[in-house]
Amino acid sequence: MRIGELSRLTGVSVRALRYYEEEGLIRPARGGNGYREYCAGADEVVRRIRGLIDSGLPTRIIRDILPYLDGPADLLPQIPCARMLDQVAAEREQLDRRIRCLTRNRDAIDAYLSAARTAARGDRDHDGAVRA
Amino acid sequence: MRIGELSRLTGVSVRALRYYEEEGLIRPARGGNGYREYCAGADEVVRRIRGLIDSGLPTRIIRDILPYLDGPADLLPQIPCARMLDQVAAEREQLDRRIRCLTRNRDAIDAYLSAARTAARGDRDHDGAVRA
DNA sequence: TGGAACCCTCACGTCGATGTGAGGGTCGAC
DNA sequence: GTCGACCCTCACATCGACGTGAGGGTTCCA
Repeated sequence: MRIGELSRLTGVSVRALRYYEEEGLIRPARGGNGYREYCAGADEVVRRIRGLIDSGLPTRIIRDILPYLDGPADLLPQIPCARMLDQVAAEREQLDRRIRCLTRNRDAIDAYLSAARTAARGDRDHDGAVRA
Repeated sequence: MRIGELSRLTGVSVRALRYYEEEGLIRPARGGNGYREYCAGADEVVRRIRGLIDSGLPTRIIRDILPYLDGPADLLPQIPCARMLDQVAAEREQLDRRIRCLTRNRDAIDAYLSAARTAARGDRDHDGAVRA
């Protein structure tokens, strides 16, 4: 698959895809004409990258953890050095902190929304003019 | 409390605190000398802002949702307009998507870490030289 | 054979979130 | 009264993640 199709599949701009390659996140093959050639399944990787970037992770960190996210099948070829495992574990903790932070805030919004909707129902019972 | 103390309390730079004010996230009072005066509890708000920024939310969104995150006590004075509720609900959904994305990736890292540690134990049993 | 739709590599522009000075007022202790 | 530790407001610099051309090759179809 070429870059345009991948871009349409994922909704990620061509420029961004080239940037991800520059940053070492994806390594498409090259045809004889110099065109990038992406393998099937690249779209899932790109979506994963987008999610992580949207969640505030810099490309450097994503590059570091991306190899360990695929399947448990092909991770053992990488010899696990203890220092690197520590680093991955630290990045795991950072992810966890972000999850907890976002979860707290989502729950707070949920509480607000339910309270506000209850209040809206109350208002409607009073004067019937909430949707202004 | 003045800006320096708040900065030390939160670990957020003075410059960043001024920027958050510029963006309408916090509104400290001013003393007669022009110094910013933060009320007690500002540190918690600042930590919350940092967490959200670290999680990839732009200040504009944070400004929008911040009023609804405090307590259920003081949210009802804000008359809930239906369009605004929809917008808050949409932002809630975006938070939720990020949480799911980060959770998936954290779990994948967990799986990798446990597999890698098992492999490391296996290696140690074999040749006793993992910590190179 | 030509033109539309792709693709390529520079390379500069932009935007959000900060860093980093310049130039200057304020305040407490000595 | 002056010195160090604060604080203030511009205002330009930086850095990451792209946007946006310029200038040019490739492919495919009529």
